[in-house]
Amino acid sequence: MNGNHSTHSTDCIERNDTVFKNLTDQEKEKLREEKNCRLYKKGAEIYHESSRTNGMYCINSGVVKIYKTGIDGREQIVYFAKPGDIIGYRSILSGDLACSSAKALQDSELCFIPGDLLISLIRSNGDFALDVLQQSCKELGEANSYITDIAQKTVRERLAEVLIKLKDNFGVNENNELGISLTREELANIVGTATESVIRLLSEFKQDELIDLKGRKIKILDTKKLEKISNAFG
Amino acid sequence: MNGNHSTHSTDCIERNDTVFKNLTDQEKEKLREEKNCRLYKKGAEIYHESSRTNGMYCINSGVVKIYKTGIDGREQIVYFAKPGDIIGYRSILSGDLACSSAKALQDSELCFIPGDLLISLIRSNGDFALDVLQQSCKELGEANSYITDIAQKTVRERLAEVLIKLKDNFGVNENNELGISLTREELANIVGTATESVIRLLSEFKQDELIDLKGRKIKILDTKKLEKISNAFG
DNA sequence: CGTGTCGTTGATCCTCGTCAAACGTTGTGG
DNA sequence: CCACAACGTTTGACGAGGATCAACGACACG
Repeated sequence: MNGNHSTHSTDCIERNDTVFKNLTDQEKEKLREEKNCRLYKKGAEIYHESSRTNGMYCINSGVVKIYKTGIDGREQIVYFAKPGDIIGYRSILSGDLACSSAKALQDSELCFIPGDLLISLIRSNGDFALDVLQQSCKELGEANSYITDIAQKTVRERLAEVLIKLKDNFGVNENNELGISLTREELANIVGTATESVIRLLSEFKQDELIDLKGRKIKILDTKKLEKISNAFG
Repeated sequence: MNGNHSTHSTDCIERNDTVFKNLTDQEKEKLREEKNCRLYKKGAEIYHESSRTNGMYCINSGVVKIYKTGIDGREQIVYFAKPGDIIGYRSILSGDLACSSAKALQDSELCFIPGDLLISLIRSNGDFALDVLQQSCKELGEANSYITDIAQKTVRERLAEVLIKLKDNFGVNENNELGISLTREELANIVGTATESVIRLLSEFKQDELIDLKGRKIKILDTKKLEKISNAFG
C-alpha cells in the first residue's frame, strides 16, 4: 500500500530505538496505513519555515538538515536528523507555524505521518507520549547547551566541538573520515560564523595535525586535542 | 495540609492558563496532596545543574531565572519563569541530569511536584501530556530562534531584542518602566556579551532617546525604533 | 569549452572583549 | 549608627578575533 521498496528498508516504525517502540501492534498497523513514504533527492526541500504543516516525518534513510533562515538569508543549522529520528513534530504540537526548514543532505527516504494521527496516538498511549516528550526534552537540552556555547566560546572552540559531535553522531568510515559530507558553508552555518573563518581554522587544524583534509572528506587525527580545544565536557 | 498561606495565592494548579488546566478534579486533588510549596528568598537557588532532580516546580509567584554555567563560571540565562510556568521538568522526562540551574530573582513561591506523579499524570491523561508537550515544544522553538539570533546578530541588535522581549513578557509599570529588575550583568548574561558592552549600548540607546535609565529601572521610550534595531520579526 | 559552484588566500576594518581605575550603592557587623 | 567591605556601575584605552570584500584557482556539469 505504501511506497516502500528499498531493499534493506529498516522502516522507522519497526526499529526498537525510536519513539515508536512502545506502540501496540494495532497502533503500528494504523500508522503503516496512514503514513506516506517517499524518496527525497539530495538537496530537495521537505518543508519550509513559516508554512503551515499538517504532519511530521520520520527518517528511514539518509540525512536531513534542519535550519532556520536568519538575516539576509543566512542559514543557521540547528539539527541533523538521522534514520530513526522524527522531524517537524514541533509545530504540530505547539500549534505554531513551522519555525525551521528541512532539506535532504543526501538522497533520503522519509515517511509523512499526519498530525492528527500523531496527536491521537499521544492521547491514547501514555508511553508513546512519554517517548515523544523525551525526544523534545532531549532536543531542548541540546539547544540550551548550544546557546551557551555560541554565546561564550570562540569560533575556534566551536568548530572543534562541531567536528567531535559530527564524529559522535555520524561516525567515521574505514579511513577514519567523517561519515557525513558537508560544504564549508554548511559547516559555517552550524558553527555560526563566516565560510572563510571555517576554511582558515580547518587549515590551522590540519597544520597542527589534528585533522586531515581531502576535499570534503575530513579525517579526525587527534580527537583528544580537539576535545581540549573545544573546552567541552558535553 | 500543604504550606499555602499567601493571601492572594493564585495557586498554579487552579489557573486555567497552565499545563494543569486539563487535569480532572480528582487529578488536581492528588496533585494538591503531593505537591510541596514553599517560599524562596530572592537569590535562593532552587536547583543546580548536574544534580539529579526528582521532580519539577510550578511558579506561584515571583520570577525565576534558568541559566547554564559556561566557561569560567559565566552564566548564560536561557529562560525566565513566571507565575504559571513549570520548570525542571526537562531532566525528569529526558532522564538526564539537570542541565541548568534555577535561582529566584525575587522572593518567589514555588511548588515542588514529584517526578513520578508527573509521569503518571502524563501516562493517564492524554490532554495533559499534550499540554506538557506543547510547553516543551514552545521552549524548543524559542531556543532555536535564539541560537540563530546569537549566531547572526550583533550585540546591539540582540540587546534591543531582549529589551522588547522583556517588555512583552513582564510588561511595564505605571511609569512605563520594565516590570522586571535585572543587574547589568544579568542583562549581559541573556544577551551573551560582556557587562561593559551592555552598559555602553544602554547609554547609547539613552542618548538616542530610545530608553531612559534610572538605576535598574529601564523605561522604554521608542519601541518601534528598538524593534527596527533588533531586526526582528519574532 | 564556457559557466557556475565551491574552496582558498590576502588585505582591511570594526565590533566587541578585556583590563584598569574610579565611583556609587548596599549590606553587615562591631 | 557608623565604617568598612563587597558588590554593582560607569568610563577609558587597547587589542584581538573574526567579518567583509576582492580576487583567483579547482572542479563538475551541461
